[in-house]
Amino acid sequence: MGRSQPGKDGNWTIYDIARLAGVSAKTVSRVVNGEAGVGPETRARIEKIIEEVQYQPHIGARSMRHRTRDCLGVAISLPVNEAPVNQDFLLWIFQEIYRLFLCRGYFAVWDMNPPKLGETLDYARTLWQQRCGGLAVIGPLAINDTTIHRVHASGCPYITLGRLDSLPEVSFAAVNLEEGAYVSTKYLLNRGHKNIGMLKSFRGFQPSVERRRGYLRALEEAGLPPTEKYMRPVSFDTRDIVNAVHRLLIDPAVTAIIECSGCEDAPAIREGARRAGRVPGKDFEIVCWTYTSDGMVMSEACAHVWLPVKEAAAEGFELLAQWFAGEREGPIQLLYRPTLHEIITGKEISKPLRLFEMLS
Amino acid sequence: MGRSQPGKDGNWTIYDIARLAGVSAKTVSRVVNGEAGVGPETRARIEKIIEEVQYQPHIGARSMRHRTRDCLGVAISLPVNEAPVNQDFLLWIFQEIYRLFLCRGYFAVWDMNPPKLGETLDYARTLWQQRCGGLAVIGPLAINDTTIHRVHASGCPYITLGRLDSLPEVSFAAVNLEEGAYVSTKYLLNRGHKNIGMLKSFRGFQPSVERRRGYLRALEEAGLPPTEKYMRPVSFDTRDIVNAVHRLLIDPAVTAIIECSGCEDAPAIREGARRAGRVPGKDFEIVCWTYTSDGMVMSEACAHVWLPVKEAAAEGFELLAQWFAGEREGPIQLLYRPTLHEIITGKEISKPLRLFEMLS
DNA sequence: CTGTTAGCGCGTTCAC
DNA sequence: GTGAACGCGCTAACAG
Repeated sequence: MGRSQPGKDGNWTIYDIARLAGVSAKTVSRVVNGEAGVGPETRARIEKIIEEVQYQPHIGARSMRHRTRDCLGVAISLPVNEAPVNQDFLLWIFQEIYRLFLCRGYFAVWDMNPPKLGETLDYARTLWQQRCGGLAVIGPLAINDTTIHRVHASGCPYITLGRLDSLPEVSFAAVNLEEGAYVSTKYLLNRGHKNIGMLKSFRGFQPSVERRRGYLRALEEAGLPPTEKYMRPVSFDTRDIVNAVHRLLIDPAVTAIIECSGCEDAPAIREGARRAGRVPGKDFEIVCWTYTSDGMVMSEACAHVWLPVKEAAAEGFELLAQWFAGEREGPIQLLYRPTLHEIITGKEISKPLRLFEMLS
Repeated sequence: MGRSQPGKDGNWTIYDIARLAGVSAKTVSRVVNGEAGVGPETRARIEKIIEEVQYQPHIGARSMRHRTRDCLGVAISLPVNEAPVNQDFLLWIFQEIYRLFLCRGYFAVWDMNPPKLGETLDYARTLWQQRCGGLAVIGPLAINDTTIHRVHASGCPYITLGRLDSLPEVSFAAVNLEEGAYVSTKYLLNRGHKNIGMLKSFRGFQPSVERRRGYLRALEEAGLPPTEKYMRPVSFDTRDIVNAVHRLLIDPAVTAIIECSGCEDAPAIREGARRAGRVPGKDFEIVCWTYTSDGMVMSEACAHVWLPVKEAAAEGFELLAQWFAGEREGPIQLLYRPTLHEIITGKEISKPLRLFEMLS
């Protein structure tokens, strides 16, 4: 051990190894990077020393010569306490990152607290600071997002979990929410409903735009006027959902609701209906969006629309891993389609906890 | 917008900003780092440009001048597919890291695939490579661990979730497992048992040593010979637990079992007992270790020993955050005590999934 | 208040 | 097959 002393901060440099081996730094560099041009016995001697002192190259110095390619950045596109990210989804993301990147010896840097920069958030600091050579962006993109434009322009491998109108070339793996809203609305129109309420969350974000678009398209096709007033913006707060449902159903004209808030909060819907004196499945009908293929958010719903968000993301991450490894090019453009099920077997799933709710 | 072009790789450097502002690089550096010595209007001008081009300093270049202090490394002390890390625990760890580090604007690099280096594993690559300025080590330490010695010697803030005989000064937040084994054994001795089985997992790791020590101490105090044969090493595999219980109980002399495998796998215990033709609570007695204060692993147990592992870790992470922020010194030495409960109310908890079991 | 110089640890270029 | 010199982007020490 310690055949000499490493640098003052306790870390060995390539020069320390070179000195110990009686060669130049460049030769050590060649060995470390598995390059040719080193005699076998010299190589063996150097490798032995590296092993002995457990030398590891300084990533900072390396990253000054070329972009780091062994670390993926994981970022969230908005502050977590505003994010519709639930515990299960985040753990699931972690699994995917683990399976596709960490397991393969890559590192992953997380940045979950993007600073506000004027109107938008800079969630790609890990990239700008060259901590990583690729980025996975979790969460919905803001309509006026500019960060993703810069990420895209950087040419590095990246993926988002949603499209963005202002950047059609964006790399994404997502579900067609416009179609989800369209089939939901059309289904209810076909059942004779004329005034259909919608719980529309993600205000200011792309998902909100897509829901609106699908809803209006279905109405238009049916020759009905666009009734924006039945699209109620909601937050992820339970009380907000209760109020929104209450307000919608207090209007006797409203005979159906599309629950696409992303909250999967059946009790809140029921409470809102109760306050309005309405009975789901009797007084009015509900179409519920769900994110698991075998789960049911609400047993009273007349139909469920399954959004294969995880399935899209899983394939997206897979492709990102390939892109990251240089086995394919980007961008990734993966659009899964939602499916409407009239009958769902299995038990009702309970409302997932959002990430910030875990915090004491 | 591009008032000039950034470097060829699309990233702005401090020199680009300096050129645009008509000042020297050092002045820009002062502004970026909030140092004094820059005139207010010069500072404003520079800040404006930085904002415009969204300049971010190159972390690699920075880390060559001084140790990175804005990123925590999170490492696992053994390959995840061998790790007794369950889903809930890992998500919980993530929460803590989120709450104490990510929320405060720090980054976190994960390394979950430490390479084997001879006998031991090098789980601190993120540290050696200067990706981070502190380390949280998840998982049990191997008896012959040398990596943690180097981490300790580096002087950086770090924490482990267990002690290590070979390094008494180690920074840790853990539960006294020796005491857990001692009180478990003593309790059963007091109830008249003479031959007490123990499911001892983590072979080759420190927790195993501590369990053994407490077990033997209790026997010794009671004037009984050390019966190592009743301490059965088990893995985290259900079949292994079943077999171990079976083998123990097939011996009629064995009238009690301490379930401290860490598996929380009641069905496996029951199956093992069934195969041996024994009935828990009737033929023999069980003391079960548990990791939640309000949960019960097995209703047939005559006592539960609660190991406040999370509670210890939570306080440990808190102190790590302080150490990381320079608000206190290390090492952290936090030893929580287990508690034996004869009566537990509440429902039985189900066996947690281990991390690798999530993977498809 | 501001600029110059040097050097952090590494990889690249080119010479030996 | 090997090494010397340079420069990556940044900051500490020192000038002015």
